[in-house]
Amino acid sequence: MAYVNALTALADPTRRAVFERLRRGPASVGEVAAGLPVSRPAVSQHLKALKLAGLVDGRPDGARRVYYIDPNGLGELRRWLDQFWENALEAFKNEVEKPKTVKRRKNP
Amino acid sequence: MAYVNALTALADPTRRAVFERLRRGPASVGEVAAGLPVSRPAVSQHLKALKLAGLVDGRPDGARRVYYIDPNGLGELRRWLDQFWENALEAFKNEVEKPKTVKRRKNP
DNA sequence: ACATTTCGTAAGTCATCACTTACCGTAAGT
DNA sequence: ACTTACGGTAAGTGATGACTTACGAAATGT
Repeated sequence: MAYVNALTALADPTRRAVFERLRRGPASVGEVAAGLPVSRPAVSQHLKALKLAGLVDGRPDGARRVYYIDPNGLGELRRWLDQFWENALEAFKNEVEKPKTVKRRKNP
Repeated sequence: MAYVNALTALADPTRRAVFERLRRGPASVGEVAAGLPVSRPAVSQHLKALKLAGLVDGRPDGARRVYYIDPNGLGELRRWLDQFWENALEAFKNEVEKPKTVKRRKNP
């Protein structure tokens, strides 16, 4: 069920920007906030949501706190998506292969 | 950039329910709405968003309209996620392999 | 031609949530 | 001990968006 959190977390543009910033390596809250047009508390709240979704994790570094990407949440999301993917491909094939076979109402 | 639409589309619970309903095969708007606790227009609006994201498509069937899952949007989302995945794994390895190598402030 | 079914859109309402400022706790430097 | 730097949380505000009802358009059946 955690893929739901990951999905909703990554839906927000700012939160996605935070996540993509961390993709270039670990960073502190202030460092992340410095590259974004929002305040530092906003970033802190976003990181909390991302952590809850298993998308990031953080370790203390003195008074600072360094965050980095956690593959767990990403993995769950990937599995959910893959499971969907196979199903969708097969269903789509059935759809495009017989577009004329759909039930007609009159003049059969 | 279409993965953004797919992400925001799948973030909503009801819209995800619509999408997962279509996973069990094509269905009309009314059929989808019958299995959900929301009105038919709501489902129609959700299908519009899903279509815009490339996640579903629809074909007319008389007065009805049958919707089915479109792999395109799902594929874009998958690619974006995969591209993230490799990066995240490597970065995470670097993180957990040297947790003691982080810069200490005093008493080095 | 008329009634019925099915769907999409418009307009309005309500809740959710992203953001801000203010404040407090904690860690390190002097 | 005091000051400075860094983060997390609380409280309040504004905007986005998900839902409803009402209406109109298009296709089928009698």
